[in-house]
Formats: sequence, C-alpha cells, structure tokens
Amino acid sequence: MSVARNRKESGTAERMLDIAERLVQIRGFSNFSYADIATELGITKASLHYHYPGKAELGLALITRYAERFNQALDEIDRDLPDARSRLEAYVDLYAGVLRNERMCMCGILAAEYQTLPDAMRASVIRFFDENQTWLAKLLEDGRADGTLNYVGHAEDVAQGILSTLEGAMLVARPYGDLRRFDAAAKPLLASLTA
Amino acid sequence: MSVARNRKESGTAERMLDIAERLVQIRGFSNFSYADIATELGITKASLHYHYPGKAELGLALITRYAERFNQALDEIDRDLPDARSRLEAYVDLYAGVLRNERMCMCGILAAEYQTLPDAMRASVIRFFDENQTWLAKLLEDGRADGTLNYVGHAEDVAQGILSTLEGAMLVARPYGDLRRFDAAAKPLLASLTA
DNA sequence: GTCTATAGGCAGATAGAC
DNA sequence: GTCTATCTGCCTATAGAC
Repeated sequence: MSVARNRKESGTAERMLDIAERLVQIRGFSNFSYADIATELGITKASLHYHYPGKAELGLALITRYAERFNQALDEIDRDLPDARSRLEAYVDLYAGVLRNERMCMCGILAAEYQTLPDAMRASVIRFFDENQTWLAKLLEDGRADGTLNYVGHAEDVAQGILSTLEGAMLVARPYGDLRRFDAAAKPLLASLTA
Repeated sequence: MSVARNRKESGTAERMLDIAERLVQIRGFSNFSYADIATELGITKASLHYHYPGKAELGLALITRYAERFNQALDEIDRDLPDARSRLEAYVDLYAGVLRNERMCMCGILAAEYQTLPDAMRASVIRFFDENQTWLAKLLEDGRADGTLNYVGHAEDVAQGILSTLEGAMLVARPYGDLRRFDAAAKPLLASLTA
C-alpha cells in the first residue's frame, strides 16, 4: 500500500475506499463486488487486490476510516459548541446528513448483516457503537451539569437509547426516501431530553 | 403450488417458508440461498423451484406471510387487552420476542438491503411499515381518549417515531446479543408516552 | 413432487508478464 | 501498479426423466 503522504493523496487505495464506502452504505457489504469498484475506477478487478488483498481487509479499512472520521466530527462538535443541548442537536444532524446523501450509517447497515461479516469487521462495528455511546454518555452528564439536558436513569442507558433511535430512524426513513420520517423520530427524542 | 387445504398442511412450500424466514431474519435476503434451504429440508435445489420458481417469488411470499401473521397478532392485542397503554406494551413485547429468537424484524432487515430488492418485495416492505404505523396511530388516539397515553403533535408522526425506535433498538441490540440494549431504547420510549 | 444433470453468470482470488 | 488470463466455487435457474 502506498506510503502515507502528508495529507490528501488521492491514490488508488483511497479512491477504492471512497467508492466502496458509498456502495456499502447504499447496498450493504455483501451486495457490492470488486467488479463494481473496478468499473467505476476504470481499472481491472485484479489491480484492486494489490491494494486490499481480500474483501475482508477492504471492509476493515472501510470501517476504520469511517469511525476515524466520525470521531473527528465528534471532536469538532465538542470544540465548537458551548453546551450539551446544542451538541446533541449537532450529533443528530450528523446522522441526518448521512441520510440526506441517501445513505445509511455504515455501521447500521453492517449491523443488519452482522451474522455474515468477517470477524475483524464485527469487532469494529461493535467498537463504533461503543465509542458513540461513550461520547453520548459524557454529553448527557455534561447536560445534566450545565442544565441543558434532562433525563432519568443512567447516562449509559439513555445513550444506548439515543443511538438505537437514530439508527432506526435512518433505517426506516430510507426506503421512503423521506427525511421527515427521520425527524419524526429525532424530534420527540430531542424534546424528551430537553430540560 | 399445492392446493390450499383447510389449515396447517405442512407441505414443502410451507416448510420452505419456515426455513427461509429464519434465514432472512438472521442473515438477510441476499445472504441465504436455495442450497441452504435444500440442505435443511433434505431435498434438492431443483425441487424448490417447483414451489417458488424464483427467489423473488419466494421473497414476496415470505413478506406476505410475515405481514399476515403480524397483523393477526395486532388483532389479538386489540381483542385481548383493555386499554391503549397495555396494548402498546404488548406491541413492544412483540418486537422483543423476535429479538429473543436472535432474529431481526424481517422488514427491518429488508429495509437495510432495500436498494437490492426486487420491486414487488420493496412495495411489501413499505406496506408492512405503513400498516404498523396505521395501527399505532389509532392506538395513540385511543390512548389519548382513554387517558392512558400522552404525547404532543400528530399521532401519525409519533407512530413513525415509535416504529423507528423499535426497529433501531433491534438492529443495534442484536450484534451485542444483549436484550437489555433493546430495553434501553424501549423503556424510555414507553415512559415518554405514559400519561 | 422430486430427481439428475447442466447451463450460464458472477463472485473472490491468484499467477505471472509488463 | 496495472495488466491478461485463468481458477474455483457458488449462485439462480432450466430441461427432462421418473
């Protein structure tokens, strides 16, 4: 695989990830092929195996990059927004943005095909959810402290609920192609957490 | 296909559906094959095509039967339980029961692979969600009337939110193999709707 | 209704030349 | 890094005998 240059090389490996990422989020991991990527990239299937020897390795790289970027986005939210309530709104909007691109959360769609995933990918899907939940739990505690959020019970439990609700809202909204379906789940969720 | 006898013949066609139903709910529609069914049933792949000529027809029959049974369960809930609040609890428990069998809601998992489904199947997935939502919306209105449920806004919107939340709770809970994850989303949902 | 046999396609993957 | 050529395996599906 090509040497990591300072930033934003757009080599073949990176472009493979871009294409595969979109395909996974739209069709699912088992419903796209090396042939799909090759066609779109304008090179042969065989060449792709030079960059990622097998689909399992490609899949792992896909989740890893996705999770990294997601965590970066969470860091930016923490940096840019002052209170827990507005951070939660930004988090919800992160999900809405995925849906606006007519995609599903990568780890949400991988959760659906979890039983057929390579082991390494399974662990990474779980890790993505765990990281989301940890971030949310901290957010909830901050929200209690700064008075912008309100909830009963343990922050970890509420965080689980938020994650599940947003994943489900994406899952169901996408077949309808209707963003308002996402809002129908997200808005009451936000309302129920508002102090 | 065999003539419809009065009830509960368990012919090959029916047993195909039983096996395929479980496989879909665990692996997804594109991740099981006629070979899987044939092995489990002890007959050859070719024989299966006599009952359902193609996978699209099989898939359609799967959703149709699933939705029928689901609607029957909803009728029973309406018949057996007195107030909206207890009916809603029974509805939530219907979903929990699917998860207890280590399965995902069939239409939830099909929603994840929606973009790769045959047209006829797509329409049936949407219909399943619509029927759920209609039933829930009526339930919510009854709950307002009998004083056992409480919510703001339109019943249809809240119904969308409930459906999304439960589907998401199943989706995320299953990789963990942990029913408590489902509860973490379901309990606050019920709490937020309780008068 | 179920069988054998087979077609035809596409999947992921490898060897070796350039 | 990318190519051609090829392999092996699985998939859905069909023809025709029993």
